[in-house]
Amino acid sequence: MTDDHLPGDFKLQPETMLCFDIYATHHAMGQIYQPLLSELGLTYPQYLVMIVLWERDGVTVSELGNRLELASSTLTPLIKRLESQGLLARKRDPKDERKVRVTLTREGRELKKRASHVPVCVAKSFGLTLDEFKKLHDMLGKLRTSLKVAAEEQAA
Amino acid sequence: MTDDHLPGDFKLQPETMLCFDIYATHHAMGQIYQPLLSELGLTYPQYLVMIVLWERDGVTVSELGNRLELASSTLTPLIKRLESQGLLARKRDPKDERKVRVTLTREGRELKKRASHVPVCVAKSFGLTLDEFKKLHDMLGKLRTSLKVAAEEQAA
DNA sequence: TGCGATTTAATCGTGCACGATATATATGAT
DNA sequence: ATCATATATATCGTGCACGATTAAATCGCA
Repeated sequence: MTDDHLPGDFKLQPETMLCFDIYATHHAMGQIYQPLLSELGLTYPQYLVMIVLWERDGVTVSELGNRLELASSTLTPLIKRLESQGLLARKRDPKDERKVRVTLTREGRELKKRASHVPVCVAKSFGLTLDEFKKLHDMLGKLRTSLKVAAEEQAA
Repeated sequence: MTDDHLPGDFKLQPETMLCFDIYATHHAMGQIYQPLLSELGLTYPQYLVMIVLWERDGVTVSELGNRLELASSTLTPLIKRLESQGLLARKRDPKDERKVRVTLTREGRELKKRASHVPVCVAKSFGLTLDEFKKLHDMLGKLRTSLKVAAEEQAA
């Protein structure tokens, strides 16, 4: 009765767990982003929302949710905080009053320039070659797809 | 003025960002663990603490913090919740009254058996071959090391 | 046309996670 | 022995993140 999903000599410890790699890398990433983004008055999830808006303004809350894989219970207060900072405006779509469209203010658009160094700084911190970067991106994409499929199956 | 850290055609969008891979994979992992662990009355960080204790009982809060890369401001309330569930006990080390040693109760030790299926279920959800698993583990370890070094340099 | 089902946001409660700070204990240099 | 320093844990405030629920608008179809 062999199991081809875990090494035969698998020891249950944080250091051997792939999920802990993800978990701890997520935290380490936060340590890199935090000082860069705090200069701009942003948190990392707020930065992600701004990135989406810089590329495509006027999206709805649910479009943001699909893009960032976040629920409205996370996004609504987050977007309100960005609104109170004057970076964006929220208004109901007149065509469909259920939807809330999020649009950048002038200040929000201008922040894009001030944030342009961030991706470069972060990429340098990775210490990966371009090949490693792409390989890791691919593997994590594949892993994420598998996890979502498995989550669907669990639900049924 | 080439930059060897980002692809030349890099577009700033969540889908192209390695940090977003980590971020979103972290969430997807949570979706897999949550139903498995809620049967045991645990959250994922609580599960990590239990894993450390199952392997080595009586560790201090700061040892847990080093192992899981978490601060006391996160661990103290988390451990107190586990204590109130009757899974562990907290007591000051008589040799050094600053330290708090965390020890399993009988109930905490017995939970280990009831949790033994979790790693297997999770590993299956990954949908990775053993080689991919190891490769990803290695690359994330390397990435994490780079990020920590970079965080050190930022501090200076 | 009208009414049940679906979609879209928002709200609420719980639990991480961090930075800044506080407090108590221990250590070390003089 | 004393006092500055370092260490270990705890506390506080802010902001994610999720599940469960609610409420309003829209859609679909009998």
